[in-house]
Amino acid sequence: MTDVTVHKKTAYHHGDLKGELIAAARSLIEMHGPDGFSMSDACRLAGVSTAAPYRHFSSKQDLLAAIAADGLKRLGEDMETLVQNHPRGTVESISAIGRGYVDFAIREPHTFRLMFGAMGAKPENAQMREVGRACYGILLGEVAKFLGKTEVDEAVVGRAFPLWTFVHGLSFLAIDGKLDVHEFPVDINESIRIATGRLLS
Amino acid sequence: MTDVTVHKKTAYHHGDLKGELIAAARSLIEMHGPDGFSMSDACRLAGVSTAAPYRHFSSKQDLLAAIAADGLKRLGEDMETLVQNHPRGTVESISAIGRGYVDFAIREPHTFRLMFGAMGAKPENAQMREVGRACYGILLGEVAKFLGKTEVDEAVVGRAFPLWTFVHGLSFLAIDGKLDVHEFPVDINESIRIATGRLLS
DNA sequence: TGTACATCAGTGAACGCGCGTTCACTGATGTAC
DNA sequence: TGTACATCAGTGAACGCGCGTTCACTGATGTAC
Repeated sequence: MTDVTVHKKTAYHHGDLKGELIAAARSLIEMHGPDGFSMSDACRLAGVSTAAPYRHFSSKQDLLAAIAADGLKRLGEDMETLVQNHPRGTVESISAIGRGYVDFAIREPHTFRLMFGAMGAKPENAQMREVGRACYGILLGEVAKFLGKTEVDEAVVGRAFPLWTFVHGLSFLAIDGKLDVHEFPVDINESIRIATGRLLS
Repeated sequence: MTDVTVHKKTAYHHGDLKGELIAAARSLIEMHGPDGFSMSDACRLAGVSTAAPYRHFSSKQDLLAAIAADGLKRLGEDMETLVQNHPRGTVESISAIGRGYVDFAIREPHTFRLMFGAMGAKPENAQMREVGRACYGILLGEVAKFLGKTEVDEAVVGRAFPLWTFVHGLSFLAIDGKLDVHEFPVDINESIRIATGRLLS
């Protein structure tokens, strides 16, 4: 959100206006929420005319979907990196994935909401689905290893899905400010560690 | 969503325009999503002029907050009823609360999102906070009974919060269509039952 | 019971605004020969 | 290497639209006496 470089208006043709518009729109969304963002705003921030985006995106919805897909891709990269920093197929590596997930949500709450259905009733597009499944695949693979399996079967999904469910819920509660609803506030790391252990047991 | 009675224009003064506007707006939100709803639409559906709502709500945001608070209140009522249909302080009663929670989300997905932070970056208001805490209180009380405690202490919160987290995540995944991402689809009831058992163990 | 009047809860017209998108255009780039 | 030309990726002005909200107003209701 903070690494958006304002476009240097040196050339008529941009190097990567598409990527720049995604970054600009993402930054605006994180600042003002998905509703406080307009096509015009993104153009202003990227330093192009209001018609320019339509060379790269068919509509505002299309740009939003691109932001969501981009977010899912980056989330997958985070998870991949984290997994490789731990012994594979262990409670530690699986907890690390979960922490990465929640960290992403906290770092980019509005993009996170966009990645998961906050785009109105619109169905996700093919690219979102694909890159989303890749994320889930990382968790599935790790749980399979934990269970000593070489492929993802029903037992693996049965263990992995509740873990996803848990960190998904924790992400939303965290970005919605529900971690300290009670006088005993919740510690994210501890919560993930304990729940991962119990749900895998 | 289906029980919205269109206003019978018999009297200049309504009996309960406030409630009727909430119902109308809720119905529109469930049909078109939180963004596909306008003040004008709600007025049209309720059969009043576009200025009428401002006798009861200070702004659109205010109406949205009222819808959210109303949803939280109804969720609390659902949970209260469910709890009383089971032996108190048991895995069954606690699972039932969870099922009620997810059922509500599936029945009114957009209202559910509104209840939990989909209103832009706006902080929840006092009424939402109060009625939201009442919901959580039902779960806390039930978990306290399960643990044989007479009051809610840190151990109770430590057990209850993960349960909330889980059903919260399951709710979002359900309304976002992630229950059958893999070839082994998720059974909601079974998922809640198993996870509740593991998280309480 | 009848009347005067304050208050409540609507009306309907109007407002300024910024939005998403389209249009005909033009400058920059890449390629064939 | 130079030139012709197709294509790409922008511009800038304009559009129609519906939005949230305000305004002066008026009809209905409740109450005091």
